[in-house]
Amino acid sequence: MSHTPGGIRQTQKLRTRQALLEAALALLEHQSLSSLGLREVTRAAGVTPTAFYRHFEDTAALGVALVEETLGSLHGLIAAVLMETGDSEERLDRSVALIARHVGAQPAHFRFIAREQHGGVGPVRAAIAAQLRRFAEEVACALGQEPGAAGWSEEDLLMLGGLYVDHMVITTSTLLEAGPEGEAEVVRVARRRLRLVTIGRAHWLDEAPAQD
Amino acid sequence: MSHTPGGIRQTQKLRTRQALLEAALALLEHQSLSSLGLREVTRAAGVTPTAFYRHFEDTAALGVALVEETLGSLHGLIAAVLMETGDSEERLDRSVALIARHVGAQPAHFRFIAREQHGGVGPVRAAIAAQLRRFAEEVACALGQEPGAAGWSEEDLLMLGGLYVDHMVITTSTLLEAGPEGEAEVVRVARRRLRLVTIGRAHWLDEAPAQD
DNA sequence: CCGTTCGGAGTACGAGTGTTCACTGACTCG
DNA sequence: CGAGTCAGTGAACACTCGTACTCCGAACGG
Repeated sequence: MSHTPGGIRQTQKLRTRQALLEAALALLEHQSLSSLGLREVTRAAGVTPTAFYRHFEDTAALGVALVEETLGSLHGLIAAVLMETGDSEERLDRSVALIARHVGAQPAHFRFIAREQHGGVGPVRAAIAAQLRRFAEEVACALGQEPGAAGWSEEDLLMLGGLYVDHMVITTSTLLEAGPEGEAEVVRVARRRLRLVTIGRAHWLDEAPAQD
Repeated sequence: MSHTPGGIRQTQKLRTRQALLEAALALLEHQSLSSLGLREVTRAAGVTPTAFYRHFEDTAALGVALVEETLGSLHGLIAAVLMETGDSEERLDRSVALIARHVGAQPAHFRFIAREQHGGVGPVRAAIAAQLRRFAEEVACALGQEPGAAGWSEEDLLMLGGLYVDHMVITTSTLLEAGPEGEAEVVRVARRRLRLVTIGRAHWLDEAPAQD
């Protein structure tokens, strides 16, 4: 055991790999992945074009890595917030605040996600879609454990989870477009939208949803 | 009056312009605008690269033209559907069906919109955002004329209109990803989501929305 | 009818692209 | 210590790209 099998070698490799990811992320602020050049990235990262291949096969593969770096660390976070105690109004505010904080902390990452969610690079689209689906499932699971979810079908819970997730994505995207000065207004509207959904949720079973 | 002032000259110009737009749209099925080459488009359209400049300054300008071609003809359509008679359930179904039909009829156009809504080309993003804002206003206006909208503030109507529009965009994007065979399922979920929003709308004023 | 307009063709240029290849030299491990 | 691994180098390949020219010829307007 003891001294980790990887030594200076692996550390340096991870270091330049991270440099490539960061350089790419910076460049992606003003363009989309499908127009990102391999050379462009390596130039910004301070390595030669050939070195790129030691880490990624494509720029598409780099994109997938970026997706996982951004969204991978978020799992469970939103679900945790939803499961915290407090009335729905409080949980709602906390959710929106959580998003605003994360987007404000690492805007480039979320801009990338918003941009590539429907972008031109297939594998990246797929990776994002897979992560968002996981989020929807986690949110649905968290909602299902609430007392107010009695009588809800599995499918409807998933529908609701997807609804929340999609709104989070929209909100992040709107936040990015609005910039720091417009943040307050965006948060205000996002909170109202969520409130409306919450109200609909409370009366969902009353209105006898038709089964088709 | 009679024979339009524009003659064979203008007709041919419009013809190749349209050829450029169609060629670009076809190419954009599998990539995004920022990676679309000027030469690539002209090659597919069957003209020389230089001819491009007679019609568009940039590929960005071409993108803006595509936005207006796609979304410009849709104004009033959704609002008209919302104002038609029938209970909310019927109107809801008609709205979703309208979207599904349009997306099915010209998938490439809507794929383009979804892709470039947050894409890397600024002017195109702006053009799409402007059109979507118009849609939101139109929907808000239509909703405001319904009997159920009594007591709603201007701002809340706009919030609701934006909510509907955003859901339409999400639905189109999901439809495109699902393909023809998954269409029925997507429509089903979209309808449920709209139903939940509608329920929330019906109880909005009861729940005494806090003014912040 | 004849001079003008102008959409489009053709050519050429410099810059940037992805990818391959042989190579170097520092780290790794028996 | 010494052989081997391997992240990163540098040069070269065969492209594509956007743009600036000049030029052609059909449609136009007086």
